[in-house]
Amino acid sequence: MPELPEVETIRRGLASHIQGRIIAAADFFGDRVTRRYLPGPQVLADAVQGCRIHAVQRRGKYLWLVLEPPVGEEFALVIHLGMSGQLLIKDARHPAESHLRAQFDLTGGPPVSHGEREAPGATGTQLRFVDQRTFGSLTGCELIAASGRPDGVPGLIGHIAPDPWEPAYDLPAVVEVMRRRDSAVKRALLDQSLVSGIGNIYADEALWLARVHGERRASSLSRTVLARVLRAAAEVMDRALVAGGTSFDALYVNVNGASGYFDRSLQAYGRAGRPCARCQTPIRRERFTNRSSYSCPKCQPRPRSGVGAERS
DNA sequence: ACGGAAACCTGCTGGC
DNA sequence: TGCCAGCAGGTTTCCG
Repeated sequence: MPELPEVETIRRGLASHIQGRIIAAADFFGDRVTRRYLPGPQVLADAVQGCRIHAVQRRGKYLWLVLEPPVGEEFALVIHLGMSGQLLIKDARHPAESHLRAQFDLTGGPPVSHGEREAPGATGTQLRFVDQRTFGSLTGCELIAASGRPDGVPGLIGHIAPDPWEPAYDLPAVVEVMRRRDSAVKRALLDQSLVSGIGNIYADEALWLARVHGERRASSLSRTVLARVLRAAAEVMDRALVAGGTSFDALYVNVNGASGYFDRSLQAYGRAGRPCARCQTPIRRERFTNRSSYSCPKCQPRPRSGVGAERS
């Protein structure tokens, strides 16, 4: 799935295309995409219809549209891309994608491509949600107050911690929580309630940069080392954002269908058997909580194994 | 509070 | 050529 840099790339593209526009109509295909919205797809479609898109916001890997209804309070249309979700801006005449799960007809803005005008009777612009594996979801939610967030955050995002790009992100506080975690440091990095936005790719990249094996107990690492890991995560995600995110295939694309280029800059993730950029030792691949982890055997030695290892 | 596994899906790749 | 196992950027939930 898109991690923080990919989701932010999508957010920026979305904002430039749809902010200020009106949702004329919404269609959900099947009921799985709105499974987290208990009243069901029809109620959600009715709720968003006629709303103005006031802003496009993000925390970690969650995106939401701040919607202004003709009458009543602002609310959020919350979007999670799961493993394979895409948000695309398309002319309505463009044929439906094979895994199209939702579409929103937009009015009140510029046309999709330069030189085209929105003539009377012409089809307009659509925001489309395409999702092959259907782990992504769309849901409606009220906005609640949150520090550093003038528009608030969706209530159902309450358990998601600030990501490293938010003003409310407090690195020393995260370090203190991690120090008390008797779990693998990689698990802590992936815990969205501790710090959000980091997924499997950037966790491995951060650990490689910081020269720490992901199975080291967080509680066995010094404040200095934990801070180094967290700063490495922020740094590698900063650089990935500049490159437009990481694409391995057509599953991650921005709203214009373009890929990111950060895969060329990865130092560990997906590089099993290829030389470490620091010491030339071949990168190893290991299983970790039912997924793959990549690391340098020399720069990132495994913790001592055995009962009681790495415990204070 | 934490670890681990399973569940939720579709599609692609590599080995036999 | 076909079949099947394994794998993929994530989150939630349940069990111990």
